[in-house]
Amino acid sequence: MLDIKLIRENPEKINELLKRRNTDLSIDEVLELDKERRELQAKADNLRAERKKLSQEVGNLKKQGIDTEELQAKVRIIGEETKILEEKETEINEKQRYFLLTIPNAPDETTPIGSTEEDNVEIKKVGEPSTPAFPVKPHWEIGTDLDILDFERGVKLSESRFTIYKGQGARLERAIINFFLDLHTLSHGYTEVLPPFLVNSSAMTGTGQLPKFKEDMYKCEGEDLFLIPTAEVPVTNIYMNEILKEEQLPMYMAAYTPCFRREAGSAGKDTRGLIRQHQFNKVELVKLCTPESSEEEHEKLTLDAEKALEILELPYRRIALCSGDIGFSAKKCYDLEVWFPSSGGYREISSCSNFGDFQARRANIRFKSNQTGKNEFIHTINGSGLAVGRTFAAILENNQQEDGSILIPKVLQKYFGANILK
RNA sequence: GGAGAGGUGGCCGAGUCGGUCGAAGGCGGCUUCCUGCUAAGAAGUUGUGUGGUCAAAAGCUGCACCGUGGGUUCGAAUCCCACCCUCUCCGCCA
Repeated sequence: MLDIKLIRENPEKINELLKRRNTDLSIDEVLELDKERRELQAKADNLRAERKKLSQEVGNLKKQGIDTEELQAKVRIIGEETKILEEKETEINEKQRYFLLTIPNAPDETTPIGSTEEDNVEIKKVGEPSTPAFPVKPHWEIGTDLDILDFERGVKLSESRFTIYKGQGARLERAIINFFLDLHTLSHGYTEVLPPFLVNSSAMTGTGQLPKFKEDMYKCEGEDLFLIPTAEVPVTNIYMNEILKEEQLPMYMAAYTPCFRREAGSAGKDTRGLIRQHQFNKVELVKLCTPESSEEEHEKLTLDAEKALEILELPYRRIALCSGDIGFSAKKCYDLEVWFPSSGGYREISSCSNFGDFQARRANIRFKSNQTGKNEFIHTINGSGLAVGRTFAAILENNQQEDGSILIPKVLQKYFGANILK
């Protein structure tokens, strides 16, 4: 959520930044609403003040035994007027809040300006894409041939985009999860968190999934509970409605969770394999920090995610998403993309975003600044460290041998219990 | 799920028959004073949000906030209703 005061004071600036998202939304309407809101509040405040004063007088007079019928009648009328104004006030407040909740974050000045993914900027490329001498198979063929993935029966249990991992496949998935968690907690200083996988609408609103993206999520019937689309939601919202001490920051948290996404609007895309599932595993990195440090913390978090790819020896590149391609809540975002030999291209495996105070304002997470003594909104950052299913797929494809077996990356061997999967 | 108890400021805890209560008291925090240091002591101060004033900050000032949302009333932390949460007991259960 953008700061209404900031919008009020720098409307041109905010409008200009939002335009970079390649949408035609304007803040003019919210500005007008804000003006109306403040006028209404002033009126209602005055009426309330008068009612308060007069009803106190009623009390005083009654104590003295003086008849107050007339005065009471007068206050009753003021009360009725107040009630009407208060109803309007509530309505306009809710309207403004809803409006603000549907406006995306303003892109950072350093976010490249552009409209589509074509305009994203490659920052670096690490590792050489492998060029096997034999014909490479896509991971779904490898997985089926090795009998470690069962796509057809997954569909039987649920629907399309649900898959069963079995035998060594299930074990490899688990090995990857454990490696990621150990890497980030033991080497990068993150605290492991195992949060609820179902969260309420407040949490979903805090990180920006609600109110705009309802259709992307699974909801429990008759209850205010949603399956999390990412650990970002429960973990970022842990400190919802709290005021932290500056000494508690920065806070680093790493969480493994399954993620559930309806993928509405992705029909026909990535229909084969593990790339786009309704349920997938992910280890997420979340940071809460001060405004001054968020830029640096974002860079560091991205490096932490890259480290995982480097240790697994998977070729990848980092791209900076352009203003038209960054997510709703982000002001700056790097994507990490891993090499897939079967398609001869890079696919997203991590998305590392800086949200500034956008989520903190929604979730009302603040800290008491030692410098000013005031309560300020924190900054939030998160990134996948990494998506587990896509890592699984990338290992299958990049490490496949001519005989159909898979070389297990060195670092995973102790977790997996073997150096080859066949 | 059933029965009972309860939800007040950073924490503990008062709030009488509804009336000047943003809320006594204590603890903690901060500031100052005092005592070789420390400890102890004295005084003062100490919530959040949103408006107004101001170039801005400070200051001053209005309004709101006693789990959440409604209601009754001239007036609600106090009364009524619904919901949420916590605790105890019972039931169920990994």
